[in-house]
Amino acid sequence: MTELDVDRLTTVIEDFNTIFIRLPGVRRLNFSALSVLHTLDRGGPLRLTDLLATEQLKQPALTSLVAKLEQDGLLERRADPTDGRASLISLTAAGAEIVSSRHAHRVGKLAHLVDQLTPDERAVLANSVDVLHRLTQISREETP
Amino acid sequence: MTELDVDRLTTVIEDFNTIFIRLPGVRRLNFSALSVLHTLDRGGPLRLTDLLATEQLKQPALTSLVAKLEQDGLLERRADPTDGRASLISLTAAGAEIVSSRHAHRVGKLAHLVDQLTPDERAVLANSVDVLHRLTQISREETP
DNA sequence: ATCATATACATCGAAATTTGATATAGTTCC
DNA sequence: GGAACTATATCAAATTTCGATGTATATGAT
Repeated sequence: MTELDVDRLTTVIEDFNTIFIRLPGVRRLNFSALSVLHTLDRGGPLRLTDLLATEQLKQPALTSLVAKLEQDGLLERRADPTDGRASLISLTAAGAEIVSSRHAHRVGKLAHLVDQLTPDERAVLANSVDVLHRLTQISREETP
Repeated sequence: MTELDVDRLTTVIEDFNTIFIRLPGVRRLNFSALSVLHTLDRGGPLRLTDLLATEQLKQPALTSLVAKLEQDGLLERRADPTDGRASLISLTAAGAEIVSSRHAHRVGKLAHLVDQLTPDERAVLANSVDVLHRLTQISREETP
């Protein structure tokens, strides 16, 4: 049984990400904006503070980014019924469309690469999907 | 044999990356700067134009970013002996240190998560490393 | 050789983004 | 009801990025 080399795994993922992440820009949205849209797409409605935990931004920067994305019609804010101070932020259909179109772009790119693998290699990849998913879950359980 | 679902693989990697990429900031370096350092760390000395191909920036923005990183002592430029117009950009020891410290941070984080997997799951991951590496190579061969 | 054209990079000013400090409004607990 | 805390907003300054354009070097056709 092969021993797992975490250092090499890390390097390989870092390099893989240079082709996975860098997509042509969409609609003048920078990395911060896209990250916010992605987080909202995954997490349902979130308060500003919860978004803040995930994003690499200070609160005032996030406030103005959210305001801008709201103006662009990509997300919407409504009052939090439980807490008068807070607002709940969620994607609009247009916002979700951007996330899913970027996802589709990646799927296309990846499908093209995967096509060039041997059936055995594809099977190895298929097996790793659930493990990768587990890793993400474990990490989330630790940082709730 | 399991069939590979590329759509799901894409989603899983996207989500995994939310924990893999987002690290606490270093030395006021933003995403663009870190990406440049990473690319240089991998690719040896590069001309500005070659860097441009990898990074999501326009040339004037990259010129000023490189100038700033040079001032910070993280990279250095020397004249290209083959081409009087160009300069060759490479990391200094300090620049390489930043890349490797971020790498070490990721290794630590990942090692901690991997520890919580079963031996079988670790083996699956170990097998996938070479396949993931192949995917990256295939992509690079297509976009030289 | 010479001139036209292409390439590599720099410079400049404007627009957009992010930050730190601070303000405001709502909530909780005693 | 008031102190302490939390969620978000505002504002000016610093940083980043961009589009347009300039300068120097290289290349290719004549």
